[in-house]
Amino acid sequence: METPAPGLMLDRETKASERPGDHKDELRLWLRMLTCSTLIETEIRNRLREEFKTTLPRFDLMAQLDKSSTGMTVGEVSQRLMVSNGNVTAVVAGLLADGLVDKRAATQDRRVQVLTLTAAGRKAFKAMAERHESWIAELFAGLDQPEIAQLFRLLGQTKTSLHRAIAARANEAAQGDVR
Amino acid sequence: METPAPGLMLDRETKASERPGDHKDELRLWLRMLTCSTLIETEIRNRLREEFKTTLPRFDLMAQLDKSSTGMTVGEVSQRLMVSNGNVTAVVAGLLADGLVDKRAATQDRRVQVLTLTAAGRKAFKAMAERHESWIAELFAGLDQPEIAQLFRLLGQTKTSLHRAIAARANEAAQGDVR
DNA sequence: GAAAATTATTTTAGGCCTGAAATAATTTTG
DNA sequence: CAAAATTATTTCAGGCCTAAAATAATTTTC
Repeated sequence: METPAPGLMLDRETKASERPGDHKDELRLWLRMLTCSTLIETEIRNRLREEFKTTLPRFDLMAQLDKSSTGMTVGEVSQRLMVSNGNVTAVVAGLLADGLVDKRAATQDRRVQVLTLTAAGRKAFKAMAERHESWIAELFAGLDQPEIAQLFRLLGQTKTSLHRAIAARANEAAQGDVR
Repeated sequence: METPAPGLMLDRETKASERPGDHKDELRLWLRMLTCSTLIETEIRNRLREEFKTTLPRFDLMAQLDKSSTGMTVGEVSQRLMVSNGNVTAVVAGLLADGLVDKRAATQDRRVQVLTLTAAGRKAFKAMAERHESWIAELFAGLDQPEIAQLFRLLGQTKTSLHRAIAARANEAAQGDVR
């Protein structure tokens, strides 16, 4: 793998593999992805506050419970939402106070707290979810169906790449602990 | 635009345009993008904490200041980072306490606070930025160069779409205020 | 079967973040 | 030029979020 002198390098030869240590493309990609996510999140937060006087963490938590008919434990919810257990406990406290969620210890294993939406919670979520879906569609209106499919596919590959890299790092750390 | 009876609909005819009110594809796209962003953010936060005992908001703020030789105002930083002014004030307070950032009122307009990295701040940032870039490259290692370029392009279109939809909404609200 | 280890959740201390109100400085306007 | 409006920043109250420690219940192990 040779690195030609800068002056002689043709544009189409300027590949990452030929510029050891340079990863500006990946960095720009990440910053652009972060911009998109932040724009969407901020807009959805604003609309949830304006139209429903609620917050995104509450909406996200209710969305998880809505998908499960039998209820979910605190741990399951925290895994799905990729937040800490303590955070779930805190957000649930607010939803309990508003009567939107029910929490009860499981009968077999009393360590486990099972969370379910109340009737009021299901009703409130249904109304929000419908609006939420249309907001998202509005935000992505500038992409046609093939572009959406292609972006979805590339983000799928990204997700796989991330899981692999993160797991590799975790393994290294675990090895380090033993030595 | 007709909607065929469900039983007769061929798979390749199941387009969003033929299912009025259905925007599940956009929703799935958004959730996948959010998963990717969250995975990257969480991993970068962990590594910044472990290797540099610092946080992502501090790193991001220092990155903005590092790009500007003449310094930036609180308002400029808050716009670039897409966070509130008050948040910049608070994060800067920590960086000031650590001697990484300098803050002084502009001579002409004493409302304006100009922020710059100190020598120690520039040095600390340089070390972190180098590691940060390689972490990002590691995380995206599963994508080849054309995939990165294509994803970058599609996210560019997404960004445009988002700006347009958000501006449209803001205009509606402004119209509503006048009436 | 009791001590030890594991598992699920909550609590705690502390940082991030926001919108709205307050403060302070500048610019505009009558 | 002084009052009013605007602009930049800070303060404040409150919610989100985390890691680490504490608590509580269950399972494993000897």
